[in-house]
Amino acid sequence: MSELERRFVDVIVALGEGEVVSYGDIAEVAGAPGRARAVGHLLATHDGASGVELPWWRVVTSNGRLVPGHEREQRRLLLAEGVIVRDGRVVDAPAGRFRRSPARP
DNA sequence: TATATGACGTTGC
DNA sequence: AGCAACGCCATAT
Repeated sequence: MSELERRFVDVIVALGEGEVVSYGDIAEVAGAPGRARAVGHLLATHDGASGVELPWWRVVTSNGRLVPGHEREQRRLLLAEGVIVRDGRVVDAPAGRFRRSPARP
């Protein structure tokens, strides 16, 4: 696992309940802005065999879209944490990038 | 080496 | 709103 991937993992495991962020946010916080795709690749290939379990369901696309192919599961997990999901999209979350009352463009 | 593909993102039309 | 064009990283073939 590369150093960059380790930093991604650090950021992801630090996510708390109801904290929903995007791939780009993770890359940016990890100090690698623009590397959102690498984050996606990491989550897609990470099987947990290394011992670290990642809260993948707290990661969505930049516009709040749920992960294609895992929408059912992700929606269930997010709702259990108080995140409002409507029509396959995060519209409101207790914390993170899609939190309740931040900047409202 | 080169091309294609995928849990992505931004910009512009 | 929908779509195409790039840009991006990591694997697969």
